[in-house]
Amino acid sequence: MSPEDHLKLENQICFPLYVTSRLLTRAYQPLLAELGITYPQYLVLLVLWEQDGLKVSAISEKLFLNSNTLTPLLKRMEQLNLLTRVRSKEDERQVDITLTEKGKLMQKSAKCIPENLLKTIKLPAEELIQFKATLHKLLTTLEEADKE
Amino acid sequence: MSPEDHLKLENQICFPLYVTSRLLTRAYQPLLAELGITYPQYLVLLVLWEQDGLKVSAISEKLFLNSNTLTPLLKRMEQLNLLTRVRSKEDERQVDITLTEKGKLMQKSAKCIPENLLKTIKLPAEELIQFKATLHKLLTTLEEADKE
DNA sequence: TGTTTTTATATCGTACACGATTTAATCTTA
DNA sequence: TAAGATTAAATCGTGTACGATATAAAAACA
Repeated sequence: MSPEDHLKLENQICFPLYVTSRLLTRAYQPLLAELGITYPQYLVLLVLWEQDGLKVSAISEKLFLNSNTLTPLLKRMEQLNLLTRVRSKEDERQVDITLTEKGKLMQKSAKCIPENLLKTIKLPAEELIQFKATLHKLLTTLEEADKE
Repeated sequence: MSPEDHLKLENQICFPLYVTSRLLTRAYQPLLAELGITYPQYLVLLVLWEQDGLKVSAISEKLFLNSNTLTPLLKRMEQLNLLTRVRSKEDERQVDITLTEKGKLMQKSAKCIPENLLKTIKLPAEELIQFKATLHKLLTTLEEADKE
């Protein structure tokens, strides 16, 4: 491929990834709208459903989002009564994020979402597994590159 | 997998896609900063380098972005003297987007970007091809789902 | 122990995304 | 051909992303 061809949209790797990610988020939208939350808010809930009572920094590491994004996001979720934000006693710099009853209960309503999305995706299981494997590899490589 | 497992972050398909897309955009950032543009602005340039003089609607279709995102984006690029926005003579509802000399010349400086990114990605060619194929399939499926 | 350095969040400013609505121009059709 | 429907952009409001900076608490250390 010539350098010019590399500059064509369809030959990019980033562009289809960018579009697909947005389209997939859109596919979640109607399901999340029923719960009254956004996609990033859903991600925070996924993290906390797995392990509640995390510090902001722990959520930050899992979602690859810094406090400049997370703080406002968590504040909005606090307004929605999904979680509480409390300064840690041991270290006043840290903030503990804990699910409220409403936040915990929402897991039940969300249980159908992943299966629902799998249907939308319509990929053979084998292909999906391979795809996720490469995606994970790519994520790890980019994570390393990002740290530098 | 149980419904609970489906709700774990690492088992999601959307989450790694969302993170990888963002990390990949970040990887572009230092290269684009030298040109003084953002990633979405780069995408608009990629489109126009392939075919100049498009209507807003044509760019919209290619990037899957509506006018509520595109209009401000194109206005900023107009401020940067990268392109011009002119109402079409035949149909006053439409706007023609045309590259300026500066916008055209930037293609030369951008030529090294895709190769540079390929190095960062560090994926075997075969795996990358397979990955792009699945990504494209996914994109098409989601595009259909989005239209409904 | 007082000062410097580091660390965890928060704040600020800019630029997307995107649902919803508006505006103006063109098309339809009675 | 005039009124209603459709279409292309633009506008508005809200919610992310993220670089840069600020703030306050804890750690390191002279």
